[in-house]
Amino acid sequence: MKEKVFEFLLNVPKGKVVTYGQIAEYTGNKKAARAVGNILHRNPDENKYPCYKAVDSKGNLSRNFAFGGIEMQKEKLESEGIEVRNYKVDLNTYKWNETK
DNA sequence: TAGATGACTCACA
DNA sequence: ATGTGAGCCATCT
Repeated sequence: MKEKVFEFLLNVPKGKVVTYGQIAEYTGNKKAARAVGNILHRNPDENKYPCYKAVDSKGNLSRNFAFGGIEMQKEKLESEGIEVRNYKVDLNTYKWNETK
């Protein structure tokens, strides 16, 4: 299951973000978003998996980011070319559709 | 091994 | 808008 999360994460193109629910849905359990968040929180390979691309349903950045705080996540997202407004991203624009 | 917690999300009052 | 309850999975204690 975690492997699916990581795979999904690696599949996320640069400049795009995904929601926990979306990842959970991909892994097979839409309601397992909690587990997804937990997996990313205890992210085994921070430098390998773009965990900062994971945002909540509202496009809000992670509530308790693991490294340096959400500010760092914001910076990273901006580095990807994503416009971050007050620790929030426009899902309508940046949320990635795997089928797309 | 079992119980509790958490980067979540949705629904209802 | 704010608060509570339910549902899943991985990790912690």
